[in-house]
Amino acid sequence: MHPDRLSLTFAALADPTRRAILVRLSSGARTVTELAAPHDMSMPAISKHLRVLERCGLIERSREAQWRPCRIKAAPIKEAVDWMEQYRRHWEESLDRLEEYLQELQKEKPHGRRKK
Amino acid sequence: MHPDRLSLTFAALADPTRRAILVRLSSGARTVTELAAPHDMSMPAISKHLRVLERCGLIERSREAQWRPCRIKAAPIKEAVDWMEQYRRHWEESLDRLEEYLQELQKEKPHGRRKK
DNA sequence: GGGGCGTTTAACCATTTGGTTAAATACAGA
DNA sequence: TCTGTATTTAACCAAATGGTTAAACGCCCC
Repeated sequence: MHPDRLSLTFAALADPTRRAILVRLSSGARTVTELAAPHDMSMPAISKHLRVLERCGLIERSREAQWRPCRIKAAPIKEAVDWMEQYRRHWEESLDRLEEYLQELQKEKPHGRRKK
Repeated sequence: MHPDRLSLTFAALADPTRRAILVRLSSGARTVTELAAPHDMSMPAISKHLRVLERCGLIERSREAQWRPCRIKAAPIKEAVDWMEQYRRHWEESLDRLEEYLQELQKEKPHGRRKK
């Protein structure tokens, strides 16, 4: 189970069908049938994907007669990008941290059965 | 099954334990034992998480004596951020696309059992 | 009020995921 | 070679995921 929204968002983005739906929605709101059309998949399957996207706040659904148009919401994406950018700089810096680390290990080794 | 790396990357990021590991690695390479320490979880569980991170290229492991130090790799993160940024602008713009869309639906409705 | 369209729910299924414990592997050092 | 430490593999399990088909629900329109 993923309790936090960040986990839910990344999980939602991990499926190509759901990403395709988001891309489609980036050009405006769409009905479920319209979203389903490009995918070789049953309607209930699409409905489930939409529920996953809704659960983490990536889309919102409203009612208009017999249609349930979906539109995208940017907030969770922003949170995800923010999380990544927060560490990205460190990650890109740490290209050669391995070498440093190996040297550290070497220094510790020279015979020390040291705890922890 | 997720064939593409983007899906694998998002799936890897969807777990809090794995994100914590990445954060830890952002300050430099670490051994498996060191990475496991903060988590109330068995060693094999950590080993599996590391395999998930390795599968999508978020980390690399090497050998140094009996240790298998891990270091982070930025490339998959960059791909993920790039994917999100590519559409982020559209998403943030489409705040009120719902209204437009409802008007479109209205225009189509006025009795047309139209096939599509 | 009945027919038909759009959408969701229910029930089911196979696979994947995230964890466990116990055993195996790899290596260092005495 | 034996012992201890670091790590992975194997086997297992419960729960979540991603799909299916069949039935139900909601709403327009005649």
